[in-house]
Amino acid sequence: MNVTSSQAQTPNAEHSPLALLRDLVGRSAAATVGEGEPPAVRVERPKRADQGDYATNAAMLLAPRAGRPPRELAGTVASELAELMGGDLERHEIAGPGFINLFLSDGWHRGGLRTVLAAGERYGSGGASSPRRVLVEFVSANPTGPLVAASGRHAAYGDSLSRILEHHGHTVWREYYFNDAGGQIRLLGESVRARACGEEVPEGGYQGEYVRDLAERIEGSASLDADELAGRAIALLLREIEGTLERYGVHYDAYFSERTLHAGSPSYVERAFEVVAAGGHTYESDGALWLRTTSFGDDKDRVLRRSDGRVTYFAADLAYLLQKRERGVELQLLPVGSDHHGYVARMKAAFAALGGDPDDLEMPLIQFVHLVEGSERAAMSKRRGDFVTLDELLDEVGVDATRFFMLQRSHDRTVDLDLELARRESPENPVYYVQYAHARIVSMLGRLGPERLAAALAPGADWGSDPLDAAERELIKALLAFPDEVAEAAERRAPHRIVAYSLALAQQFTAFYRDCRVVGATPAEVESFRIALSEAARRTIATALRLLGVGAPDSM
RNA sequence: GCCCCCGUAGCUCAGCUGGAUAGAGCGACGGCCUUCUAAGCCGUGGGUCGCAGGUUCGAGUCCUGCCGGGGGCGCCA
Repeated sequence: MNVTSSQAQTPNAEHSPLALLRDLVGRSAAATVGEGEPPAVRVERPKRADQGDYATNAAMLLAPRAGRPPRELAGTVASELAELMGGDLERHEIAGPGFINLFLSDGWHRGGLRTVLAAGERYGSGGASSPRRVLVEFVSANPTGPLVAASGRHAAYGDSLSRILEHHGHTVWREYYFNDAGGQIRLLGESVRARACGEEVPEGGYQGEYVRDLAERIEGSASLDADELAGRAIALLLREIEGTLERYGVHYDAYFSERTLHAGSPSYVERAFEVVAAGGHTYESDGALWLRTTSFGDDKDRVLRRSDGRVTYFAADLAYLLQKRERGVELQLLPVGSDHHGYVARMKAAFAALGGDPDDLEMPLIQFVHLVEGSERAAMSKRRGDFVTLDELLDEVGVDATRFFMLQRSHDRTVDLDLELARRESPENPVYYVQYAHARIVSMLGRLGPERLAAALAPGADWGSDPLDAAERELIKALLAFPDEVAEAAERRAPHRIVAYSLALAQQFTAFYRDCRVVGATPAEVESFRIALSEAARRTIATALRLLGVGAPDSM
């Protein structure tokens, strides 16, 4: 029974005071209307401080069901809740169309902080109601050149999403799939061979300077044939790509070779053909083998094997989908560039033809990053060779700022990255604001002895009972929002929400730091409480940054 | 022609799948360092949420149609 809400999944109530609160509101609402499922109430922060610590729409949701006006129901819900919460609920108001504004006690806030500290590293984790085995395949740029800057968005997105899903409670594999067979690879081999022999690259070939480098670095390149050169070039380029990604903080469980799908007898490609044929989803026409993807919503059928016997890339994609499913992957996430959106229907159809549920294959579309140099657009064509590589971008802007920038915007929006600005103003990037807050806390708490810190953080530490400062209450509420934010980011596949959260949390800490003296505060119980609050903020900032793959430095 | 994404402050963008008087950063203007890090803080100015309808107690959010920007539609990837 889902007693809580439509606000994503409910994180473990024991680690989330907010989830607990939602639970209580839901029960109060259910009690108000008698029998039936508790409604999926919302409990959220109102915009204005005088509207309470939290507000709920429970009564408005019940109104249609109960056939009574929301404000009337609100009174009953609120008194039910008051009974359940005792002194934690200081007072409540019924406002506007039927909101119940909740004013929570200082004791509730202090208890919330204890919960955060008790959860430790696990704070905000484990909210997935049904943990799944998830595979995220991302970047997967063909090793026909260095990674371009735009790949930095895919890499940051896929990696951060993986981290968030793991924190949320899923089991996650990260894979990079690369083509090392087929036409583009042959073309690469021919391009290298041409350069090795001092010739012009063939029509449509790869013209970048790196192709000459490859020709030089491969020993005896002039005397090797194109196939051999392609193989050597791919190995070199893949190693470089991996190096760039590692530098960027992106670690894969596997770099998956397309070629392995064609190997063995029967190969995965052949097995995949058998599976879809057994389902009656294939047919021969004009000498080619087709997959009837139109049965599953695609707008035309797709070729698996051409009339000349060669299989298509799509056939390999089909085989890879099968291979992943047979390994026990329950959810496949495949973020791709928005220019690949035409693939979504056929991939989902392929997955369905293999017997899968199309909902278990998701392909978030990632919009482009345009590199702008002042007012000019920097082009990024690999074949023409006039691109900015990810490595060059990292040299200019740095890993943390690049990741933060790439993740800051929702993935379905195009972004312009002004290199001039990034270079000049990188110290003013918001990422430093968040990191600065973290470093500041480390520095501040570093003034204390370890035993003082431990005493303040101890589960039974005396934090006194003085009225809390507004900034203290706000900071606690910012901390309590974290589990919901993780859940939201995970379920909407939206790492950018963690970026926004990290900024908001850093801002709340800074306001607290401005208003409340920590080290040396009197009496000692207040100092203890503020130490604990600062440490909880530090840990949560560090966790949020970790989910983004951004460092949390001790000093700046 | 069909399909996908977007249109919110001067600029770049959030807006928690329908809630109360729409927010942040940057830029502009004016202030703040003998006091736990000034990569910081405080204040001011800035909006017909592209346009027009619709759904309802309530729409930046959902539906329809336009307008504008970006991208995609092959036995290429």
